[in-house]
Amino acid sequence: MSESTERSRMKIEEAKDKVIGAIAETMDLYGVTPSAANLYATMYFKDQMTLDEMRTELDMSKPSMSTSVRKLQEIAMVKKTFTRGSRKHTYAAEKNFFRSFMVFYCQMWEREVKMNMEAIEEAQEDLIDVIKETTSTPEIVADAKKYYDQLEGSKTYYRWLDDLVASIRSGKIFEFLPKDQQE
Amino acid sequence: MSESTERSRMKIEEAKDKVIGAIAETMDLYGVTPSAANLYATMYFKDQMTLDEMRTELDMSKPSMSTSVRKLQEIAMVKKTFTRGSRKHTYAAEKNFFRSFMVFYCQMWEREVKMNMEAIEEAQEDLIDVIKETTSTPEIVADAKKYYDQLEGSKTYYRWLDDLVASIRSGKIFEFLPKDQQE
DNA sequence: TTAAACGTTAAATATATTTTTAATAAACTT
DNA sequence: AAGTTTATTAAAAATATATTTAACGTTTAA
Repeated sequence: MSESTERSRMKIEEAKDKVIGAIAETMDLYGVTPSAANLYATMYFKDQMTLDEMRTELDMSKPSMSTSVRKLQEIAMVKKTFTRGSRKHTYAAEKNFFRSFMVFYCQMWEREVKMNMEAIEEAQEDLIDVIKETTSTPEIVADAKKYYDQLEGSKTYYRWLDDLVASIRSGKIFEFLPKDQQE
Repeated sequence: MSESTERSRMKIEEAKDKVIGAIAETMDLYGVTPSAANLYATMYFKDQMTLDEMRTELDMSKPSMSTSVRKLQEIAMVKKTFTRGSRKHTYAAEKNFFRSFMVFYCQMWEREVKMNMEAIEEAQEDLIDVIKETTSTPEIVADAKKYYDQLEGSKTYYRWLDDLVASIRSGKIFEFLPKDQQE
């Protein structure tokens, strides 16, 4: 291999590494560990990888790769791929960022809406009990009402978040915000 | 204080605690520690609090409250409030979830776009150099082109994310997804 | 049916993060 | 200006998380 060929290969690697670094650095947003982030970013430039290739590339243990892959699978940033012939499992990074965005945020936001809405409903029932209770003092009733109204107001947000999820899932949001808008 | 008054007060506290628990539990999404999450959720039902009130309420040290408050201020979920007369600093939770949503996600997404776009631009320049290099073998050129195109494609996503941020910041998104839509 | 290859689980180690106690600095009162 | 209150920083301790080595179970090939 000639000098300049070698130099070109290195320059390509450098170019990839710049992007790998940036992706990995911003992936804390997705709640993954730095090594899972690194792994995803590395896989982003590969067709598919086995656990052994990952451990060689990142110089880490196989169980570590195994857990990172699983975490990435949970948020759908990595998918298992079928490779006939090979006994080794192969995995591929999800390269469509729109899909990653959709899966991750919809999953998280739905969880947030569900948990909080359920808690709010229960809390509001309790507060209504207190308000209806004939022996309650005016002070207590006023207090209960105050919190009831605060919670009622917050539901507007959770309903909106739910609508946002729906419009992302259905793709309707792209009618409002097209994917291919020009710079 | 009568028996039933006491019971009502407790029931109100219980109601609040249900919501506090739910909010705190889903706040890992915002990248804060469990205790910062707990603090925010507690403050959500208070007008304002001093560091000493926080430490009493959560039974933790004052420096711990201090750091949690700062973290929450960074993502605009807590604001310093001015209270004349008192030497103690007072803080209030941002109770408008729409505002919290906007500040947090826009901040994060903008960082993601900026970092990655910059890395992509640099990487693409490198790849163009390799492609133009007359001594490059066809294989190398093909490789460089492949990565160049992959990066070019990903820019569509980052531009979209930037548009999303802009439409949230400007409030235009609420024309598409109104806040007060009925269930 | 045995041995090798592969992935996962379990236990131990290492590392990072959170929390506290102690010390310092800043702001206010008298 | 001295003394007190308050918040922050620094160092230490405690806790939680990530990583590795070792062991296990399963599959496949010989």
